[in-house]
Amino acid sequence: MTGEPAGGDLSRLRQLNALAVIRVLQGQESLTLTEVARRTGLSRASAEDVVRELLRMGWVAEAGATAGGVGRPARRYRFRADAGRVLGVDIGGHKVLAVVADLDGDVLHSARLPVTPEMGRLERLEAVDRAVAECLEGAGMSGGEVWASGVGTTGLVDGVGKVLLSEALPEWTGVDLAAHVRRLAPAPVLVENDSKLAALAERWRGVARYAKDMVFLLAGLRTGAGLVIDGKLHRGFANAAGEIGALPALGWIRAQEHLSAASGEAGDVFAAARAGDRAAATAVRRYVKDLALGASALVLALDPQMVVVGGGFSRSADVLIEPLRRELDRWCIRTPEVRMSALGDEAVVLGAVRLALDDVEERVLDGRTPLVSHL
Amino acid sequence: MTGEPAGGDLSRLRQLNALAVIRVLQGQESLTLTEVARRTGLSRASAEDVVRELLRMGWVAEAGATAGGVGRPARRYRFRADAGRVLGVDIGGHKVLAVVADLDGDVLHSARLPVTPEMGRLERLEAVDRAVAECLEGAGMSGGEVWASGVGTTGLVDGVGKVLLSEALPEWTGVDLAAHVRRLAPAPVLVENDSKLAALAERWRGVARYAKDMVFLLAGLRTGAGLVIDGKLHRGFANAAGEIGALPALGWIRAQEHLSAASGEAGDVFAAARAGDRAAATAVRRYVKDLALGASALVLALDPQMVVVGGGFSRSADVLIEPLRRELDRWCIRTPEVRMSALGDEAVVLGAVRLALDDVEERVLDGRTPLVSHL
DNA sequence: GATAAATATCATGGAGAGCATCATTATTCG
DNA sequence: CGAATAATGATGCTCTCCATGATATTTATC
Repeated sequence: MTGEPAGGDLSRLRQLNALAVIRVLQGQESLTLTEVARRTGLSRASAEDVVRELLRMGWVAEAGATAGGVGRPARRYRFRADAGRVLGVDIGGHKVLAVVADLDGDVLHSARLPVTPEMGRLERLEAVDRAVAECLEGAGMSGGEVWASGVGTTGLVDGVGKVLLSEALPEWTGVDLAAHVRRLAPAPVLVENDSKLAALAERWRGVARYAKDMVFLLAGLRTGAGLVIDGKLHRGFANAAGEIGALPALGWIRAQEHLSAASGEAGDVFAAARAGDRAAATAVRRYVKDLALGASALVLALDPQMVVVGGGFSRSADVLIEPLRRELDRWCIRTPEVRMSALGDEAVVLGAVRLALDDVEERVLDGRTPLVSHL
Repeated sequence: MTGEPAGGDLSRLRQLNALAVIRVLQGQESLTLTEVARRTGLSRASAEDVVRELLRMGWVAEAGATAGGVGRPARRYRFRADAGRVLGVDIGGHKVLAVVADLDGDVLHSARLPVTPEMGRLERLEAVDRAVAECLEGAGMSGGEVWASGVGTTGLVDGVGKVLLSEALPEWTGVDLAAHVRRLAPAPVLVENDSKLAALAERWRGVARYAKDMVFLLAGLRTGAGLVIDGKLHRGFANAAGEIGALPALGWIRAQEHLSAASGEAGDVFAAARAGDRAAATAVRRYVKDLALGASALVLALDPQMVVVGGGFSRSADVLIEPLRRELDRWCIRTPEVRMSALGDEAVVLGAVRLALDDVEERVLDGRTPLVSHL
């Protein structure tokens, strides 16, 4: 019932153990063989065997020994995060953000270009080209050195990297982003909705690091959601999970109107409310009420451990989080933890990086990655 | 990121392969070694080895050879579904249903007792005792032969088998069902909400057999939901997933009122509507509208492949399914398949059986099941 | 009825992976 | 400088899977 344990070959066992070793090495600066053995549950002898093989394949390198401590000093090994590079791109209404990261997911170089929501398809894609080019150049790389790319954008995305529907950006429906980015870096390209990627990022490096189930709320000029269920990004059958905003009864459509009605610029409303402006405070209260309605639906449906609020408005957490928590309390059977995003406007691009890394790791596990050829 | 592949020992590999062999044998009446090898991907020699061990442990038995066909006739092996027994119990407002099933999940004996929603705790528990006793007796068993029990009931259930909250049944909050059933059959007892179990059953043996993600709607005197995500029952952090009815904006609370307002007995309204009664038709239409609102929230949140409608009203599928599909179409971005339950009022008890079987299988996998002692 | 063909079972040997054990080696501490 | 400590390296064992070939049992054909 519960999936396919499948079983298999002896080599499969080695693959699993090799991956386990890589995981524990990724979690630390560097480790000795004894530590690797203890953390993986392998015997010391086997750990040595696995590490030797990974060393030969280029996934692991020897690190400088640390002084101090009695006894023969242990050799230390580290994951070679620098063995490969992945590309992450966030294509939004107001900015295009491209980053190059190593295999640990640490950002090596980033390039940010301002764009406007009104820009057409060609202009926006051209900005993507420039951001990626600048980013690769800054990292001293060519596109050929990229192992995998992740791309985040607004709207519904299909399984092979095309935008199925985007209401926020003009001429954006139908763009084949995978093909476009593959021209810049000839490697697998994974495209995903921006809210979903932000959820992935918060679960990876943000405030939801150990949550099994969590709901990410994108609170900004648009309102959206991304779901992590059982530690994995939940996409749904047609990649449309989390689109609770389609239901008028739950108010995500009108939510943002309260803010723009109160003031010209939405961002200012929060500042005004904080300063004591009565009208602004009312607008914010109404906004939160509507936001909470849709959020409650998601929370009641999934009963997640945590709700993370991100997007442009999360900077105004002080006037947002506490009221939101109170509103959720009104509707939910069990109100989950409510936290502000830790990653700000880099959440989406970090999620894109994580998506690319997942692809790389999957290929490692399958033994299909010819690492040597990349060195 | 994606869970723990963990890796491990050689014996772990054997466990996985043994489980794979059991799985393919469970799927068929009986198989030859060559067939087992082909279906598991193992070599013939290894398949033989594994089967021999399973034979020794009592999980597998030799089946009669089938005549016909050229060449030396192959020995045939079958999973020994009769090696163990599990108990499933459904404790509802109107009935208590207990079944004994074998390890294939085939029901060997069942006992059904009528109860009333008004009954108090003691009276209802006493009905459980009688149903279970009758069922065990009918199967010619003692409680000691049960390997695991699954129990389904209305309301929220905690992780160890206590009812946390039940509004539908009097004096039901706080009952320790796990302890109660363990007295009748001293084996692990798993307790779960009835909607969730019905979902599990539909995914196992019902109309959602191959759906990765699905939503089960309980449409009856109560309204509820159960979620299967990525092939597994989704429980949530506090076992409260699917409780979308708590949100007044989505109308599940008032849904049923339309029906009772139109007539004394809810079941009759559907019949009247079918017969052309205008008032009844209006009541049904309003009911479906409200039902669909909450269902849409679940569908939009999860984007499942399928929605399965069960519960008492699913007998009136002809006046329910098509309108529901139309209403979902109004709200959802992508309307999933909508199907009627195939299991009727046995869905919950079958889900309970599945829950018990999952527990047994998990123990097989861990090698913690001392099968021999049960023989 | 003898022979051929087909298919299954059984036996042998080898390779890969993991583990326990012990001698060896490189440090630090007293 | 010797003792204590801890890592490394080597050896041999077991377990698991697999390939291959010998043997067994049946049906089809002449």
